[in-house]
Amino acid sequence: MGGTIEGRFKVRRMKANARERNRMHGLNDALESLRKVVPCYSKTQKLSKIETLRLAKNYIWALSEVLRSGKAPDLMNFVQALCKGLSQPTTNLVAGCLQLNPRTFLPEQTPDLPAHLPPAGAAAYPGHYSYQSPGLTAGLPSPPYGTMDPSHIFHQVKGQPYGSLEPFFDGVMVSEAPPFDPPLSPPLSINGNFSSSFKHEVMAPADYDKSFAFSVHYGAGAAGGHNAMYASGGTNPRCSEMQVDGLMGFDGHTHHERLMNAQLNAIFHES
DNA sequence: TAGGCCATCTGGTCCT
DNA sequence: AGGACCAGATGGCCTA
Repeated sequence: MGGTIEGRFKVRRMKANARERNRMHGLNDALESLRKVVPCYSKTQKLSKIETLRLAKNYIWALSEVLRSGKAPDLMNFVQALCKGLSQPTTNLVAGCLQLNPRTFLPEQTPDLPAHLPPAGAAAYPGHYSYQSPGLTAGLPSPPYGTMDPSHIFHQVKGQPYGSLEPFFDGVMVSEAPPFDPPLSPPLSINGNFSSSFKHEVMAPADYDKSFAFSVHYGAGAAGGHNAMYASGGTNPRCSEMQVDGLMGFDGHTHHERLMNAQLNAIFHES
């Protein structure tokens, strides 16, 4: 009874396959949950599994470092920590989440700079222990993973007039970037208060090819902040929409969004 | 077309 | 014995 040995083996194998499928689906569901809570989440531009894990690790590390130091982080250092070891598209995605130009927080590679020098951001928090992404250590895959070489970060920029925008402070540029998908991930809240309704936006890497500049959506409350995103001026037409003092009031942002902008602003500028 | 990413199948190992 | 877990193999899809 029960059929032939071969038949029973087939049934057993099919059951095992089904279980394995379900198991992998569960694993993927968990990974999807993780995608939604790391800084960048876009329905259209999904992080790969490995990039999700890397970004999550960096995020945890960065938040831990904030807690450990008890200080508000510098935005650029924070983003650098987030992007360590990530591939170029993911780095661009993270930058897009923060409306940053990746070029502004990645190391410039000048001809004078020896290639073996540690990447900028390897000691994102001076005075603290320096962090090395696994991708930057031996035994792990080399590029595109595990390198922050700006040459590969930006090699997708195809002959755009990028340099002309760069003088717009040294941190953030504004842009006329196309609309993003509203991400569902929580904002980069480094004080432990996740603002679930905060709206930040993701630019698909494909869009970065068209324009490597990001609109500034985070508030401009603190005067005299060292971060470029809080100043106005520059050559970009969107600059005229920015306000140095008080909450930013452009693009029809809601009161709630402005409050959130102020919160983020406070996070990055309290000292 | 090559390379990256993914889902699925499969056999091995360990645990209950 | 059966299930969970793991890693290798394979083929499909997509993009540069």
